[in-house]
Amino acid sequence: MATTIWWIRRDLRLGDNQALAAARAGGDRVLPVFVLDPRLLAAARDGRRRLGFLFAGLRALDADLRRCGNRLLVRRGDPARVLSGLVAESGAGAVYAEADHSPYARRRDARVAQAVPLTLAGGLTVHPLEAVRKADSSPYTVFTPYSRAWRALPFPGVPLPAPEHLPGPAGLPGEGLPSSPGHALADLFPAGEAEAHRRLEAFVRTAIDDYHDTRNRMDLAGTSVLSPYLRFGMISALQAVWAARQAGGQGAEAWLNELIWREFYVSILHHFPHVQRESFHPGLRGIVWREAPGEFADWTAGRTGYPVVDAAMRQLLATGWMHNRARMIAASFLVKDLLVDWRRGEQFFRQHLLDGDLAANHGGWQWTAGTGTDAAPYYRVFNPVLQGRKFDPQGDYVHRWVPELAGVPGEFLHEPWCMSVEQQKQFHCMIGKDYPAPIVDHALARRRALEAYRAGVGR
DNA sequence: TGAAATGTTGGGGCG
DNA sequence: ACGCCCCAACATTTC
Repeated sequence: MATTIWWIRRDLRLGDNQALAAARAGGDRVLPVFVLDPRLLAAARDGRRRLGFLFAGLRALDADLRRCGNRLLVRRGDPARVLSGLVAESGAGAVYAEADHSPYARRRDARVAQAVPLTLAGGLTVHPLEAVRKADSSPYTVFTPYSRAWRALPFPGVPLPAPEHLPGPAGLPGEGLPSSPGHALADLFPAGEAEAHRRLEAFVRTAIDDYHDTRNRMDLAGTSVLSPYLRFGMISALQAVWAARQAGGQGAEAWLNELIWREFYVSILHHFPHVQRESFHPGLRGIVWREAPGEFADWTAGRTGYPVVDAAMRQLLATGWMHNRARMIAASFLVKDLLVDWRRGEQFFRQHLLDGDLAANHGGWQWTAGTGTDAAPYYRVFNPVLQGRKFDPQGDYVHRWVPELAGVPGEFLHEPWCMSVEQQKQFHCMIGKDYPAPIVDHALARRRALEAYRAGVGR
């Protein structure tokens, strides 16, 4: 009777799990293990909310496993030591895990592979990273040709079904499942595979057809809000792509494109790990950023005086999630208007986002900062007023997150400082008292950013 | 997956 | 009737 170990990292699901499938093929008893790696726990001490979501996900996975006649074993410690100990205790012949491409994960897995027989399986992305590359086998650094090559690959097929029975070895001692100190959002983002599929189905049923037109509207529920679930593999990328393919149409194509962006950034971080520390383009490392401690604090707290930016940051603080358009607007404001190093914004986002992930977060921030692969050109500066008018036309998004502006009518909502003192009184919102005055003048800030970038590029 | 600056055009007010 | 100016409205270019 052979036992195999399924080492769970960011694939908290039973359905469409290639590592689990490989573990089942390798033995008739599967031991599901999650290792609480002190190095990751320490790094995540400021990302407590995401850690809480992960822990809630572990409890959900354990419940699912128990329905299959198994259970989740949690142990704390260095993964190589924990796993080699478990191999000895259980007599397991092999360890299977889903490949993870972040620099730390690769170092860790290389170490683990020296201690135990480790086999990595695909699944984090739809297509294996090595499958999407140029004719000369070098990686793509521009999204459009990458996505063309991605789409040209044969579809990998139907997502694997979840096992109904998953026999495990006789009980081994483990830790209790960790509780979720920071996960106060259990009702907003219930963790687990079942919830991920509920969301996917609801999105496909009600919003995917309009996605092409509504995905940028911050005031509408036009997006899938699946990112935290994809982040921890409570749903697989293939399951999402499969659903898009079944749905078909312009909206599904636009959503598929976003999923391809996700894989593009996984690939970029894999092939160019330096992007987690500095700009992709060496020529753009000379930009002189401002320290601006006070303005940075205003940005993090959502008191910049620009309603869309403040709504975005407050949504993040309140929910652990932010609409993608809002992410771009808030990021552009920090990097261009405040001229603060994108890495500080990236770190703040990653601390607070439930979906916070090295690859996607760095990709997005470097895109905004204009320093990345296939990035927005440096002179593209978002105007928060125009972005607000365009993507929150009735101001519902701002009203939801910035209650001080409740009485301010639509024409002033995205630029409340334009109200006369009379109007401020009339609408019960005194600028500088009830709601902050803008901490920078956008027109001036824009010119300052262009100058700093020109100097940094060395033109 | 921008926005501002600059250029062009054409209608209308007006001397 | 005509030229002149103003300035939307739109197009192009520049950052």
